Amino acid sequence: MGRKCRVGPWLTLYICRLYKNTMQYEHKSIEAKWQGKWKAEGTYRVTNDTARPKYYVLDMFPYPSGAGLHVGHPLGYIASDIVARYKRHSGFNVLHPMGYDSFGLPAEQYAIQTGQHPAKTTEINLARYREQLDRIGFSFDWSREVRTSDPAYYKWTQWIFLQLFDSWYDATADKARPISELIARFEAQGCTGQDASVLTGDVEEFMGEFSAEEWRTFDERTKQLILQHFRLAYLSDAWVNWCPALGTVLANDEVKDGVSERGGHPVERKRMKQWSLRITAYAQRLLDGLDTLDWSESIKEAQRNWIGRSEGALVRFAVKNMDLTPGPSPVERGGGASEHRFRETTDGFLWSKLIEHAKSMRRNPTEAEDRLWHVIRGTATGGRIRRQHIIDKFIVDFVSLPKQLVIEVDSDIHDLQQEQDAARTLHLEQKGFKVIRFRNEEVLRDAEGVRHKIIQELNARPDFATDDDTSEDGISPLSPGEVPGEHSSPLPGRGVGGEVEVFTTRPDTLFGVSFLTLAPEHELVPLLTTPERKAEVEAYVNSAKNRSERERQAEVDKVSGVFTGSYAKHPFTGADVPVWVGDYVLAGYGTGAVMAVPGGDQRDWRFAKHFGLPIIAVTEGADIEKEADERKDATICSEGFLKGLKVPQAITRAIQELEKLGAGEGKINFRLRDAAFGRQRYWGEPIPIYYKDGVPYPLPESELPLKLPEVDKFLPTEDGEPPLARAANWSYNGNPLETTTMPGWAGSSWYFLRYMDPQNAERFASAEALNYWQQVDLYVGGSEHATGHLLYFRFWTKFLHDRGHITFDEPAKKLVNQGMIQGVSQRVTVGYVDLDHQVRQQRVGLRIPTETGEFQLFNSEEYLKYSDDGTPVTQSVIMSPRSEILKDFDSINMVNFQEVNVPIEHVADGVLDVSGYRDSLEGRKHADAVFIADGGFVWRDVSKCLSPNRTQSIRTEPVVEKMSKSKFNVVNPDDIIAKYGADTLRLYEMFLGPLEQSKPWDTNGIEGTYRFLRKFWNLFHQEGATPGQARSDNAVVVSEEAPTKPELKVLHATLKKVTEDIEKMSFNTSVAQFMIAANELGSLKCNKRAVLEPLVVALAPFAPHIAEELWEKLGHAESVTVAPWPQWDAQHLVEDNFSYPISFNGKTRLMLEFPIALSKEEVEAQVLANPEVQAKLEGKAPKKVIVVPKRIVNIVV
RNA sequence: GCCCGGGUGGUGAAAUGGUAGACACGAGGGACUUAAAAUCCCUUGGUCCGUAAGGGCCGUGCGGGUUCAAGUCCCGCCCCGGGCACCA
Repeated sequence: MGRKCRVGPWLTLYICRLYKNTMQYEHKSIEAKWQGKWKAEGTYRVTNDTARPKYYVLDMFPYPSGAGLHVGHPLGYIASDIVARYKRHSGFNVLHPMGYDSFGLPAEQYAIQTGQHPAKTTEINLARYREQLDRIGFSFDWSREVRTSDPAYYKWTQWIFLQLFDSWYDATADKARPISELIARFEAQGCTGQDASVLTGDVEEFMGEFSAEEWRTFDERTKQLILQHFRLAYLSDAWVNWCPALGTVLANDEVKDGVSERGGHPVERKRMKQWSLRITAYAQRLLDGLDTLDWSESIKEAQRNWIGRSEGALVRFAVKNMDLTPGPSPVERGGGASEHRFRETTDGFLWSKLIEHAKSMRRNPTEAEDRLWHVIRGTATGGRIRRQHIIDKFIVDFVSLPKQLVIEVDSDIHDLQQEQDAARTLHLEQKGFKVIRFRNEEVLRDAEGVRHKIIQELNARPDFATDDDTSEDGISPLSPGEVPGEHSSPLPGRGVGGEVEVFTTRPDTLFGVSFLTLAPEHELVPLLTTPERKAEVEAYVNSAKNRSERERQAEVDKVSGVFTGSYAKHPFTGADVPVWVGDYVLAGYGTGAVMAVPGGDQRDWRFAKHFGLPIIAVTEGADIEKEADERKDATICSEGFLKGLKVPQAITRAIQELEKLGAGEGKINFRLRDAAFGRQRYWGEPIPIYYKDGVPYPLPESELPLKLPEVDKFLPTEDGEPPLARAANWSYNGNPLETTTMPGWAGSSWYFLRYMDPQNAERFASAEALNYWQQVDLYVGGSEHATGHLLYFRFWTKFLHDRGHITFDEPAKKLVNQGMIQGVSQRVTVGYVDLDHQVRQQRVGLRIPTETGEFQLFNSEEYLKYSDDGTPVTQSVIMSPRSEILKDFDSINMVNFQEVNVPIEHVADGVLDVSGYRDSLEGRKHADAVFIADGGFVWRDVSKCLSPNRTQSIRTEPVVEKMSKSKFNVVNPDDIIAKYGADTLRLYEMFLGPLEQSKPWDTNGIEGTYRFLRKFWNLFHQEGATPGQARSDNAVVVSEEAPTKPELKVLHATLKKVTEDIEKMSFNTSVAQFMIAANELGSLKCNKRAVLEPLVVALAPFAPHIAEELWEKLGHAESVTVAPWPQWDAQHLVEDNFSYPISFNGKTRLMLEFPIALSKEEVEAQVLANPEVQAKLEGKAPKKVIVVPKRIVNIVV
């Protein structure tokens, strides 16, 4: 390998001749060589070698876009690569994989536009991405690469989905359990008490109770529908964020300010049949788990905000509708006097609530209705009669659908509302129904007679439709289409009448309630509105609904609302509390209704002030005329049991009292909503579900993966079905398959597990691999995933843990967010100069006064364009820097000016290359523009500048913003690597500043790191006495001599700093330390192996190519990547003396050197004895002398 | 509005309460060279005094405070970036 030769009596050199005729540090050949070797030798192949301690370093899953990498993308990868390599040197078995989140919208959009299959586009993008990554020299084990769009991968994504479908959340055990255990429980004890109220995120559906006997009598379909309410993956009607432009549903975190995060398209709230994941079941655990994680505080805060836990109470206010309860109460159903009144609703979207109401009424029929039902049910009338059926927007008592005959039984209450009944009859008749009415007494007196009358009516009517609903007790819509698909399980629901439920965090302020406010979308709004207020309320609700989410957010300080005319009863005082509607109350949070306490809540206060509602003081010392008192340390002043209590105690007491009365209870509410899981899209994982009898069933595991079918177009079908509906035979055993696909975050919610055992065909990963690798030790990625990916990632991990598939319940112990590398855009101003009247008339050009006299701008016809009638037209111009030019030419009349970004390749040192930019505009707007520079102008080319004595360059204006193709400010790492090499790029990205911080990219600074690498290289190739000059033969020259004390000090100081800095992930300072070492060793002319060799190892994580090359040249056969990490030794850092800064009153005045061994007193004595110090003291005695050993001496005078 | 970050030379940035500006870019000057590249050396926060050697004062967003000593800790503001937002 090398030959030994004697150069001098005390110097032995190893001279290794490796390259002929190469000079200096040749990054190109070195990097190509080692990248090739690593690949050929599988240097970074990782085995599940359980004998060694493991370390798992993971980068956030990239989505490979067509635009390729820019210099900002690898920042985090470089940092994680340094840690991975460092840990490998330190004896760990390091897992550092990479793969792709390869399903996604952009490939699909491209497919829609071009017809190109997204798989193909994705393949091309991946290849490009891989090529770019390879050039940077990462230590990824590519044999473990995963792709979410690979069926071998998404098989397990689908499998996890089925696990979710097969699970329910046991609130008592606080974990997910198999659905079979729930079924067993229903069979044994039914569903009662706690089980009966299940919150399902956006759906917030109340489950009625049923006994074990009832459960056993339910048919299969009913059982399945009930189980939907408990599954962690469930199908239901939910409010979703529908984006018409993208044609799909978006998750909450994909919507920002009322528009889609990707593309900025408007988003509307819509009620849709939707697959959802019950992440809300995990809200508390997701919150608690944060405390155990070494993640940045900002990410943890963002997640805490997103989960949004608030403690408080649920309070029920009985509704007493004053208008509808005059005098003695008529026959009532359990729900209250106004129930019949509630039959009328104004809105189709209340459908599912109507069904619940219908079910409730059916369960609590009036005596008369019940009697009649017994005589007309089944085939007693010769055809099928349904009861409490929804028609359009009414619930009718009975109906025959084929005959379109409505039968109503009027209780006494109807006397009071004949007018409405008439309207209702008219409405139904317009729909083609005949309405017949019977009085309560008549039915009770002679049910048989009534039955005969009904049969007569039925026989007199023709057949209108076939009644194809076969379910015995089913409720089906007669006018379908408003809400697609199944609506609800046939279970008893919550009665809509009777009470308004509110959530409050301040039950202690209950005595200050002066009204209730409902969200405009609240289900009770139409029901509580009194006839005389109906028009007004409807108008308000409609306008509130029609205003977009965005508008509502924008008009936050506008108070609006309307009184319903109804009153509720205060649970403590029994006082009448008016019920209002206001859009400051959000339908989606809590119960969609608030108890308004103007004295204690500023929003309520503003509402009360605006509408002149009473403001009641709830706290001592509050100035309620000015504002609400929201202090949480106040004392309650309301008369009664809360008086004198501090807020926290009063809250506890109020909840106790509410519970005593049964008017409420303590409750914890979360802002977190269940996650929408279906996308009306092609390029995603198919959901492994088929439908039988309209009920979803899981595909058997043996059928996985359910592969994406081929389709003719990637668009929705003509009737709005998702693209998968285009596929031929999209069915399982003749049953239709689900047509929506999973969202982008599905595959990325568990990918870290697959890397542990990527080829496993039997399981998502073997138990051995999972047990060995466990959690990610270091996760590096952008903070933009704070509430999306990182929450789902944790959710799936917890779920898999609950179901016993993994032993840990958090995916990543430590998380580091790299900052964004921003681009520096270069801007110019483009627009038009409007030529004035004089110019048009006389064709003389535009005279412009400047500081040095008059300057003629368009002073020749050559520079003017003319319209058909021969007059000069408005001239297109490009000017920069705008402010300077405007100072010079204040008389220019400008129109339509705007700042635009110039592609950065046309800008050098802030000066625009006019010709180049001009050419790039060819055929586009402003292609024939006149360029105006500061102090003069340029026509087409600098050579034709008409004011040669003035500044001639177009200076662009730099702006720091996001690096993106559309902003023309992208710097491609390939270009940097071609010029400086990957090692330089790696070092420079690290050197730029702290990893977490965002910073603009400035290629200029890269020279410094490039220079450093050359200096470092030259330390091994020094040519005799010339410092910094490499030998022309490029042979390594290292001395075997023992290093000197200062050399050892440099070495060990560097090892110490670099080791500590990597542990802290402070890479910029470790690079600086390497630079210091290279500079100092250069000055010391040190080329000793004992010093340089450890430095090569220490540098290897940062600049692996050059390190490998030098390592090899130093005579090592094995890769530097397996060399043990060099340890620093404190003994070499010990100093004999310390140079003390001597300060007077904290201001340093001089330096004095003393031996470290000196005691405080000795130092003080010697300092005071110093003549310079004495001179400063001017004979005065110091008041005090502070000596901090090895730090400072401070003399107080 | 609330919650996180952050504000230091021309620029990117360093700095366990203890010499503010390490390291690097850029700029200026110099050496080597026919020249360029490369390399090396010097200067580079502001300002004032001095021919010079040298010295003084001011300086980490602003105003206070604690301390022998504050970029760092405390209080109150201002500005920038990010997150959340009529969340009851």
